[in-house]
Amino acid sequence: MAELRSTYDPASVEERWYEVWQQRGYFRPADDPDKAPFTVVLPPPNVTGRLHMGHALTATIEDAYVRWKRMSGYAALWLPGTDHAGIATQVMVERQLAAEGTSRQELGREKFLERVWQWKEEHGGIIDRQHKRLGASLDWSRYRFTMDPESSAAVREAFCRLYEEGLIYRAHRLINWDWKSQTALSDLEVDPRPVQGRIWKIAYPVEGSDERLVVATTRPETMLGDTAVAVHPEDPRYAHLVGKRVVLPLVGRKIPIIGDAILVDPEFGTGAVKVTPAHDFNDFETGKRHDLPLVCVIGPDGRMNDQVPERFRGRTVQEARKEVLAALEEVGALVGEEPHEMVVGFSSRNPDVAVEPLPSTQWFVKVAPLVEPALEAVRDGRTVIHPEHRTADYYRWMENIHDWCISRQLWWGHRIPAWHCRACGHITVAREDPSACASCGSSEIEQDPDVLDTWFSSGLWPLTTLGWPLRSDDLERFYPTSLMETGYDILFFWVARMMMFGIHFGGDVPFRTVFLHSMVLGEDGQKMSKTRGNVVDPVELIDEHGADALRFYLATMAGQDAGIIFSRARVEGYRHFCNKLWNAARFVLMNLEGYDPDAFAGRLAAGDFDDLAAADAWILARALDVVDDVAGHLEGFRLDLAAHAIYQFVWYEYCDWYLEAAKVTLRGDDASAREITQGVLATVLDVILRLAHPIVPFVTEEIWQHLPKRAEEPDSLMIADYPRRIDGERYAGPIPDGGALRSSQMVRSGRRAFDLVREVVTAARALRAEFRVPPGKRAPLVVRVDDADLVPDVRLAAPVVASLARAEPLSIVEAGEAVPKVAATEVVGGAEVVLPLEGVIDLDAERTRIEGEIAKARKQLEGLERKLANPNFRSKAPPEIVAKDEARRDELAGMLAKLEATLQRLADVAG
RNA sequence: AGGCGGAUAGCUCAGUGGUAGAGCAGCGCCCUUACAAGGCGCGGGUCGCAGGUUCGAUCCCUGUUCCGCCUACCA
Repeated sequence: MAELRSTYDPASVEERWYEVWQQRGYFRPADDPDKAPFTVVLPPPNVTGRLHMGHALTATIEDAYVRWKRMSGYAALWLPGTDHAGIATQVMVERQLAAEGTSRQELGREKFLERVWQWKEEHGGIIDRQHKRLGASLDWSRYRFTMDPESSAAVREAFCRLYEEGLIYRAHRLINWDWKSQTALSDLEVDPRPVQGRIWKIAYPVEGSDERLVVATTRPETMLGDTAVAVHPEDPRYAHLVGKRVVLPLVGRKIPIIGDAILVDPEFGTGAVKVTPAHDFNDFETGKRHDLPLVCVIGPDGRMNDQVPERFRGRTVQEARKEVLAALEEVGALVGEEPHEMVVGFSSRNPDVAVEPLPSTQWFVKVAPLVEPALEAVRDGRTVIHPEHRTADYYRWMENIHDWCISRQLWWGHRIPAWHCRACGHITVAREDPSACASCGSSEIEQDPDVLDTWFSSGLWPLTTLGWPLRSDDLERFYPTSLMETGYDILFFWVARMMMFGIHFGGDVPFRTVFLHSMVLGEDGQKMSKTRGNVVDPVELIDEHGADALRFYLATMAGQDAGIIFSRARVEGYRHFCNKLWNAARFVLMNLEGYDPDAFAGRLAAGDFDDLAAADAWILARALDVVDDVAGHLEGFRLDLAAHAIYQFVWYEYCDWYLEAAKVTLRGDDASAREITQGVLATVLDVILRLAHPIVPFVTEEIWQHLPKRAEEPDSLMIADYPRRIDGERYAGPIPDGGALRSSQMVRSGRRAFDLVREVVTAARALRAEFRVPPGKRAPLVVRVDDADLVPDVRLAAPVVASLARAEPLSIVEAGEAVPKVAATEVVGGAEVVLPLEGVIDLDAERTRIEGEIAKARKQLEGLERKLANPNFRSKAPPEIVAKDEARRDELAGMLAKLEATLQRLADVAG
């Protein structure tokens, strides 16, 4: 059809089709209650975030699966939404306020929150639009935001239930403190980074003796909060000191010397460690073991507090370190210093801020009772993780998980529904805001200022998006969901928490399958980061090459276990693929004049294959093979192999061979053959479009709309039948009777003949190229076919061979018939391809070439014969392998004989 | 330090206990009315290294080197 342009232009197609799909409601699950559900929840990105490669990979894989299932008869539901991203968003707004010369404290909580909502309105939703550009078939009518009323109600219900069950408690503990954001962080929000630091040795005088105990430390400023010094209990150097006390320099406090085998490694440093329970996690644990007091010397502002001598007060940690070292130097207590590589935790939200361990009162979730069922669900297979080896990571993480600190000292988030009573101290936790203390009835109550960790609401996401805690129809129908797909680096953030909450509140696992993909790295093989400048923007790639090209690329990377090193060249390659498909379709559509889809479909349905030419039989049978292959790959979560199979079939079989063969028939004068060719062209194209649609939805839909179809087909490829085996040898899609096709004698011999045709043509082309026959020039060709049974089929296909090999005249002869002597010859498995070159050929050169081929064949044959002569091989190798090698030997022997005969012919000419 | 993954053509990646593949890049020839974002042909790899199992190992096992990720960290 003339209206298809000669190059595929994604920009003119993509937006239009997305609009149509959405407007027709195809993103919503089918209402039909008999359809089995297939549910996927998109891991909610930050509401103000932008699409990066990881999101694009996630969305591509999920969309491919959702579209595949939707076309395969499921009620497919893919749920979108965004996350309020507590710290990240608050930091952005605070930055804006700072630029205006104000702060959230100045504004006050209420006004500040207004500003955050305003920010969210202005900057939110970009990522949703970007997902649309990718073609994501998300059900936007079920969109959810973690801070919307429904989600907030779910969060509140979950909090209250856990509190009532004793699974939420408050405790005074060491937490990771981000002094810049003024909030606690979970372990997962701390990025450990190696830092070149120093280790200092400080002498602590032992009380009542001249001895000095030398400790090693990387954080001298915390010595002001020391409450003990620890040595290994079995260290002979210090055994006599255990139980005595040292006098803390600069402070004068007398602190005990303790023996602790857990904390102290006698080999490291001096074998003596200062213990600062308020500022170090290991020391905190040590303090608990030895009942040591907590002396907190660093305040929430990251500065030294008034627990330290005047000289150090109000100083930042960095300043205090210098000052403490100077003071120690003055009193002669600093006795050593050396460089030391170490790891420091930084805030993932403020990458320049070193996280400070501080004692603080926080809210925690007691995870032990939640972990066990979550582990059990994976152990007994109710949830299956792909790739399988990631299961071990899950177990290890779940088995070592600590209680989860869920309070954040932020304003943007779900405020903790707990009210503190000023009169009696009781804490009232309630679903509805209370007006009085539940214990003493006092109205002097105040809501806890903290909000919940964003992951608390995200952990509930598979439930929240389906309407929980209400018993909604969606929850009934679509929970548990089918698939959770995300990067393996997020296994712990998402999967673990959703599993715990899903089972606890939903009564069943949140998802049946977890599929984890790898991480997309920059072209330099490093993690993408702004500072490295190796970030690739998926939207830019869509602008440049189209969404389908990007999707195809990402699909081929979905099976990667190691990091995915981004390759722009491959994205371009897949754009070329889209263009190839487009042009193949253009060719087909230009040649469908007079084509009757119903008539040809009827022929296929009736199993009437008698009039198929070899090429027709071959491509139809191959199409069915690919249908089976793709199904296997998709079921095994090998989207990459599915994509690869489709690519290979389209380019190297359908385009390179079938289309070229079809040209001969289409231009010929056999009307019935032309009709069949049209049918096969259109049918196989239809199969291809359906197979590829989940990966490249736009270009396939655009083409499909132009393809003449039977009246009963739906009005969009999105909801057309995916080609698949449905019942034994019956198939859904355009080729229903696969069994009949495969078992047809006509089809089987046609396939064999066309395989030989392809080999013959390739050999002829190679000969022509080698002997410099110009590509356009017609030259005579002789093909001598070994197997007499194949000769009739090959003769029928002669026009195809003639066309593809530019052979004129072409003669096809049987074994035993003479072939020209002054010629170049290529020997293939079942035939000799002879290119007569009277007056052109250099006989010596041809002789040398043939001798080379003989040597090669002989070498192979000898190797094979050696192998077959080995009695161990014959007795121990499987019979089918032996048989295969014997067949190969016979073939090689045949080829060798033909080559030798060829050489003889050349000798005859020369002689 | 532990766990996991990777190592295959110049680059990005498939693959298999039984004759090594694709895309891109390279070379040569072609604007043959679907496609120059194309066609045809060609070159290019002791499948990281060393052992072992096996009739046979790129594939399975052990060790080793390098790279990546995760977790935990010695003050």
